[in-house]
Amino acid sequence: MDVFKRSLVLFIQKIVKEKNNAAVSEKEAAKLIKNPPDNSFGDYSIASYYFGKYGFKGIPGDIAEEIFRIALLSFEKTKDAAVFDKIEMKDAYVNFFVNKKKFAYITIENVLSAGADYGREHQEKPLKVVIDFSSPNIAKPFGVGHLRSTVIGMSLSNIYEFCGHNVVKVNYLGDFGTQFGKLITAFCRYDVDFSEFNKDPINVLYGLYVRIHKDEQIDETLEKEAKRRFKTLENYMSRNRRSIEEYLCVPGNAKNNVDNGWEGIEISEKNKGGFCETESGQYNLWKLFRGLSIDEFKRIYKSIGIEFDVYEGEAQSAEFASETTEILLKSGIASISEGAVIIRVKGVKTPALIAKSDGTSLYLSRDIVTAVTRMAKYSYDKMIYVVGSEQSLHFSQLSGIFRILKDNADKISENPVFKRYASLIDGKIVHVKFGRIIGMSTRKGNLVFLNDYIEEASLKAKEKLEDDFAEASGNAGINPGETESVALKIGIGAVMFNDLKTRRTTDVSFNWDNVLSFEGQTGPYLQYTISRINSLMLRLSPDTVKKERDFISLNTYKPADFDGVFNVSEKDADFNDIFLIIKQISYFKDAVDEALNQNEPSVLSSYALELSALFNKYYQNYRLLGKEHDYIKPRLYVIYAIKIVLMQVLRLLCIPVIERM
RNA sequence: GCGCCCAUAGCUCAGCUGGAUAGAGCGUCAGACUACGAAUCUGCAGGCCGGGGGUUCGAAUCCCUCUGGGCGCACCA
Repeated sequence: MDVFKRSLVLFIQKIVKEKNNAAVSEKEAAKLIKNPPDNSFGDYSIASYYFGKYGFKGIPGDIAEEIFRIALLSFEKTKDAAVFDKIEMKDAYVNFFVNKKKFAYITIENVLSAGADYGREHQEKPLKVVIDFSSPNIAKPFGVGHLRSTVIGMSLSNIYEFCGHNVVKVNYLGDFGTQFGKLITAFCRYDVDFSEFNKDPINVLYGLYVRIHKDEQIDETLEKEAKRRFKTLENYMSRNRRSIEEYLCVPGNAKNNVDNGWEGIEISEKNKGGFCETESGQYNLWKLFRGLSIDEFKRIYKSIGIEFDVYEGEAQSAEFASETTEILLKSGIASISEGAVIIRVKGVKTPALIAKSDGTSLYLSRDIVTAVTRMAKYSYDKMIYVVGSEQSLHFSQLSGIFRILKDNADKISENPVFKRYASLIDGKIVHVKFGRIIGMSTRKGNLVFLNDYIEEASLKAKEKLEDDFAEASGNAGINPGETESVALKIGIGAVMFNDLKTRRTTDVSFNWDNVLSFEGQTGPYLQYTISRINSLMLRLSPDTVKKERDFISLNTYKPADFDGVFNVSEKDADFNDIFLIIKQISYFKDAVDEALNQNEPSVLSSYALELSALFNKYYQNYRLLGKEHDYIKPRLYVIYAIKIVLMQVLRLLCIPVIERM
């Protein structure tokens, strides 16, 4: 909190104390201070409406007048430290106008002195936050729906870390379930083109998956076979498992216990039959499909700058699913209904199904296990699932089950280790849901794969770059040799920002023209703004850019630098526009906090667009080149501060920064 | 049928823990490059905030209801 807001907080605390003899917390007082919608209403304001509950009597206008009179006296007394130039009353508001010069100096100093760390927070007691995101299904291409989870999850991870918390980024792969029975069935029943399989395994697997889905509509033996093969797989995998108690007791058991390796597995036309007939053969098929998919995912993640701390999979939780079901049945928390095992959750009508009547596990039962084993591994304070809103029911069941486990912990007496971790989870699961992407299709009408998506955007960026070469516009641009890499960054920026610019919960209607637009409220607009700042700084002051370290050392930075900005009063003076920029810079930390509190990266997207727009307007309307040093200097500080803040936001939003484009 | 989410300018969206005059971008139209990068900027037009009711000094924001749309609702994930 800056000195200006702090002095208002103290003021509010003082007047409430005098009026009501009651203490108001700093946080509560800060909430009473608003940023007015328009500059003409000042820089901070206090609305009298809120003061009724603090013992102020009368209509809002009267209360405002009372507060106004006290404020005048109160801030008159501290005039040497004058933080406010003017205090006004308008309707029911008391408006405070900051001393612009002081505000500018302090705000910019905060940014420049912290540099690349500006806004980073330190927590005395950081939270341990597990963020589960992306979580694609194996053997299906990485689609755009997964991209939304990936981008939001990665951005939230960045934001939590930036705010000083400890984050574990988990990719929970959909590597289990009846779908694998189907995939193995398809692989065994249909002819497989092995030369194609060796070249592009994911595509071949996807083809098999699509084909069996279609065929099982007319041939019901396929589904039976798939279920049988899945049961075989699950039985094989759980035969030599450890007990969950043993697993949870191993200290630091954070290691992924499912082996990703698949190198030893050689498959061809000739030996395919052997894989299909034996238990171990089918297990190896599963391992192969899984391993190939993970390699593909990792390649994609790397290309768009995403990384995880841990890869987990449903399979490793499936290991403990039947035992967990047993525990819940014995303790009377779960019951049997129509042959399946269910738990009734308060407030949720649909019973939570944790085991099928054939005894195999379900998504929900595996998620119960996962939440418990993660508690043992990480002792999380919060576990965030970044998953589409269509799974709301699933997560309300999951949360509800852990409420039951906490309230009925005494009933889980036969397994104290499970009990210990399971009863800690209530209230810590957060479903960060997001809306669907509507109307998503290729121009041909099929599912869009992420690869195509970024490729289309990059291609368009490349065309644009080449047009710019042809026009020879702007000699601060890039070298022709950099075209490919810059175009890729622009493409990524466009695609990522498209998923982060709207509020999570709104369904976004997909449209190629929007994604492939690089103008207006887009990622490339933000990237362009930074490039432009770089170019401007280079022209204005080549030395300071070469020696950025000296520039931000603030050796020569002083309040008087802003005299020339705010002491003039010509009609066309730029000080109002500069001041707007500085105010926007000062809101950065508020934006980060809000993004964190709401788990909503789009707060930062809006912030960045606003800051960029202010800069671009300023840039267009006031020319700096050719002005004298004293004129340029304070403005250069401000511009450099914009760059620092903007780069920080882009990093938080997973958008590549481009030095020149 | 039950539950959850959504409805703001032609289009895509902000604004929603109630507060000052509902804002951007795109698109349309009219402008600005022999001057710091035109992926930019300036300006015009465009709104009973889906309809109705309620709470309140005050409602796009909270509650109820209707309409229209999306999603989910036990052996898929």
